[in-house]
Amino acid sequence: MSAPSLWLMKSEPDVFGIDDLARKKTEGWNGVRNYEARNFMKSMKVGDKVLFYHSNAKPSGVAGIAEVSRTAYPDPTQFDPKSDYFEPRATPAAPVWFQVDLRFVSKLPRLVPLDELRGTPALADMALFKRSRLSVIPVTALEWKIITGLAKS
DNA sequence: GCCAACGTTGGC
DNA sequence: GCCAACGTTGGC
Repeated sequence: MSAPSLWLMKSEPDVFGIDDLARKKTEGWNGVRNYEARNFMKSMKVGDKVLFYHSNAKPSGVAGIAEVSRTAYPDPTQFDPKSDYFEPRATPAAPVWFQVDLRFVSKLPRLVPLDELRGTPALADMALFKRSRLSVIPVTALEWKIITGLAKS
């Protein structure tokens, strides 16, 4: 089996933050409506590691660690006409949007804020900055090591 | 297939 | 709440 891949996934803590994941233990990551993010989720394997990022927060930054507990399956909200995430083009036989399940691993010793990530030269090439609006982003092993290291200092 | 208009994300 | 960035939609 290949090594787990590493990711960063964004969530607004006012809606669902790391403390919510800690309480619920696992969560279906529904509501992703971007093709590139969807394709990243489809490539995830059980055991892949995820940096849980708080967006639209005070401050925004990396708050914790999760792991993929279920590989991609159709996002049920796309079939629900009452949902904000309803997708009229989708049918159960031909779903458009997918989600994975994430399991809580840990909360970082401290939140690593965005401006600190920006201020770290070794992280200058992070996809997080180049693709600032993407909510599912691949992370390199070095980036992972640096960010989790910052959280311990 | 181009591109203007529009909608959404997310930092501030 | 504002607005820049940028992905998506739809007219042609």
